[in-house]
Amino acid sequence: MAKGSRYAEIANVLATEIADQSAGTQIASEHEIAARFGVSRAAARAAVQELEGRLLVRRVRGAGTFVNRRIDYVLSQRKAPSLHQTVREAGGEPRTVVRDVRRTALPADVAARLERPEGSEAHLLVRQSYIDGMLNGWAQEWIPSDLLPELDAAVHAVESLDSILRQVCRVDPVRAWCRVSYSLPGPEVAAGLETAHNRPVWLIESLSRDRETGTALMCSNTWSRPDCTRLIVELDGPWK
Amino acid sequence: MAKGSRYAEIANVLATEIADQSAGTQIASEHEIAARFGVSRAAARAAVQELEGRLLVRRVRGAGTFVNRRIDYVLSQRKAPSLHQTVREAGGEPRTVVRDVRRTALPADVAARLERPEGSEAHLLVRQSYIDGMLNGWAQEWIPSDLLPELDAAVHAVESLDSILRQVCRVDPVRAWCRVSYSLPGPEVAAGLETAHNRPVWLIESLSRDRETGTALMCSNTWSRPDCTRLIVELDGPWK
DNA sequence: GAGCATTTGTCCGTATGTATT
DNA sequence: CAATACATACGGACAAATGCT
Repeated sequence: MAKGSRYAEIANVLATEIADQSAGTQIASEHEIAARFGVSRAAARAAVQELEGRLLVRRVRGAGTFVNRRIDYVLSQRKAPSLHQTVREAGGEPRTVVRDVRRTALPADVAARLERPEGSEAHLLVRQSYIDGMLNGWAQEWIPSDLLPELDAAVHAVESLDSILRQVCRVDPVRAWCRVSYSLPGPEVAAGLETAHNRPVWLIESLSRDRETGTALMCSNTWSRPDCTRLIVELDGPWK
Repeated sequence: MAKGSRYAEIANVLATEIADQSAGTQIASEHEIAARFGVSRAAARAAVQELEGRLLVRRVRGAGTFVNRRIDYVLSQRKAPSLHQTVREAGGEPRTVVRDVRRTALPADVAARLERPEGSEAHLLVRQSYIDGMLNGWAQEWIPSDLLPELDAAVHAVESLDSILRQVCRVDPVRAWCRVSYSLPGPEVAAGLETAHNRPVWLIESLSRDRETGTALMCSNTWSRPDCTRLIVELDGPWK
């Protein structure tokens, strides 16, 4: 495993030590690790970088390196829990901040999913989600304007657009389609996720329809950092 | 984007150049990059490592750094194409090598999925899959022995256990369940995938049943390298 | 707000090891 | 065997962000 590579050896030692520590705990600095194992700072640094690659730690310049824990987020058709609920059940503290609310023309792909003409008007909600104070996700949500002419400031208080749709539009939104992929974010998304390095992130695209009429109601793109959540997707048969 | 960081700047330059080159092309060595941009080899190396992190290149010690391309592998309930087919459609050359065939006792989780008693006997097939000669995946497949008493050497010739089940057992296997996750492989799997660094990989767990009777027929765990395939999972409604 | 120590981020130059060709 | 190329390592330096005084 760690054949001839001192830094990998050190990384393994640190990894087992980290396993017993709780999330958020600060680990030894690179200087301390270097001194402890009798190596240069470069080697110690390589070991910590290895741990970062394994998503075991999170590094903050000027502050230190901290133990990281991911929470499992299971997407399945049998149950579609909100991320808020999942985080709370895992003992974490979820928070959502609305970054922007505006009216825009629907981009082509989103318009197609919402079965609206391309360029037709919609409300766009941009939100960031946090888990235990750490940035986790960045989401865009669209609702066609013909469904909901006005979108007041109350959106800042609600957890998702779901409640707005239920209360104001009197519809019963259910998730109708969902696509999960893992790839590099564009510049805007990378900025929203504060991923300094261009690392791959999760992308969950989803569509909600009205349970009764089948009308496409809402569409969302959610990017989330893989060092925060461990995404698991379950598919049930039968296959066609 | 590349503010203050020379290596990131270099990485971006190289990334755009790479975009125009075909898969497998060898890029400049670290020495050449260092000379070209007037930086030390460490900085050049950091740039190439950045590209590796973006899955844009693949590095081989002693040989060089080569342009990498991923193929999209879409998992959905509407269509469940084999990886072989997907690769060929993308213009790649798929290959599968049987690494091991043996009888074993079913592990607890697999036994539960196959609806067999824990520890009951099964055939275990271990295979590696390649795309254009590069190692892509490592798979374990189980068939309960009560379904198929004998498993002859013919398995080396077939593409999957699917054909064996159809021809020998006279059943009609359809995928009944599937779970996709992304996490660190265990030591055995890491060795099978030749992932020197402990990097996360895809894990696809799946179960096949007989179309008619619903009997659980086959169970598989497939790990695959994220630098080879870009996995996309589609979920269709309705949600419960 | 200013100053300071700590910590990670980046970079230099050099050297040696190891796998491939 | 030799040349090439990546892997690891050393020690030093400065920059940038953080947290505390």
